Amino acid sequence: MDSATAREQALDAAESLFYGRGIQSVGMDDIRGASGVSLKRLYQLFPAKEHLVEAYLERRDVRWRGRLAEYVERQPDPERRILAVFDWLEEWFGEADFRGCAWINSYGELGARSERVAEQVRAHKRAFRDYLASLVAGAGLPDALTGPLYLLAEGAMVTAGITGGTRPATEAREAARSLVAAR
Amino acid sequence: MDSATAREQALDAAESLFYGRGIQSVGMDDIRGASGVSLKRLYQLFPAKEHLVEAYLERRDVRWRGRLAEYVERQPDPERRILAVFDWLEEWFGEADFRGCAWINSYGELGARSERVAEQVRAHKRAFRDYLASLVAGAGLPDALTGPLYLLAEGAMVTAGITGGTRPATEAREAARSLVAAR
DNA sequence: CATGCTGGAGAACGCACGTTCTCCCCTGCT
DNA sequence: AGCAGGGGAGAACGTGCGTTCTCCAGCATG
Repeated sequence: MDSATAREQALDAAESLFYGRGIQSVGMDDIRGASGVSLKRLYQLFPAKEHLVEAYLERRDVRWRGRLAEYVERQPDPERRILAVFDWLEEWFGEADFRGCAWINSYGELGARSERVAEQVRAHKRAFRDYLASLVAGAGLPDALTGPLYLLAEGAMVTAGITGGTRPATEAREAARSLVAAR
Repeated sequence: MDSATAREQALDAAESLFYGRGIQSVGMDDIRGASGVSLKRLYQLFPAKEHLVEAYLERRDVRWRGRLAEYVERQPDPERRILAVFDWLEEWFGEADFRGCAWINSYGELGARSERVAEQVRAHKRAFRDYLASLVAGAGLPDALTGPLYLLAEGAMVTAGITGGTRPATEAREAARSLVAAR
């Protein structure tokens, strides 16, 4: 097995375990068991657990925002694109392994201890907010709409993580529709 | 020192340490050092760390909702009471030791591992949402407003926790005002 | 004074886990 | 065949920490 695929398998295992059970309750030995990559190799690829955590968050960030953008951009009407964000949230919340926002959870777990993780979370949230801002601008709507829409989306994510279910997404979409309609 | 004050001092130390640094990174020995309550006594009062964590969350829940209600009820106009919730959030976010919502953070840290903690978080959020619902009803507004207001508040809490600052509260208040105005 | 109880200080224990080390097999080269 | 090197399995090591235990000082009681 070459390095590149070992790295991918390690990250696959890390993502499913870290996201599903939390970071601190997953040991490097669990990663080895789930990935089939030996400890020796794991430590060659990631010199410490924290590096693996960062690589996990980074790869998930790219994929998460990619999936969102891909979904949203199937919608040609620029104003409806904004609401499509909430449709996508609803789909996400409904996935069987959904367990909340990985960054919010990681921040609760490690934000106070690891400045690197805290900064990755801030960067992810900044990127998401900027993306919303670009959709608002693309629809010709006032920039002041971005903040409220962002807060609705964050509230939906944290609530869906805690209580489960897709209802937070539909509530957020209706509120977003109302805000957009009110200009 | 009698049991009751030892218990209070232990909980004071637990609250400031757990909230400020996260639960898992605070050891029982740190609690002892900060509270002056010996390990032996700590374990008499709380048979395991998890009990202390639960007592911390429970006492904080009572106090947090008490402070909120006290602030809100100073406002006589029932519609303005709803906005007062966001004013109070702004004050809270501005406190020097503010580090996000204790329950959201605890959920990220322990939600996947401790069903007791997860249930306490859900109960706290349910109580907060029910309180918002009572304000909405008290103002004679449609119940459908509760969900969006709740999501705005949650989004503001999580965002203020991650990025710091009071701006999420003002953004949420403006959005709330707009939703209330639109009926 | 002797005796027994309470509670504090902190050592000790056990375990989990991040990280490193040892041993050995396998493979490819000469 | 002989051998060097990479990689796997898993033991070993060090540390942190939850929990318990030991020891002793202080104090109330006969």
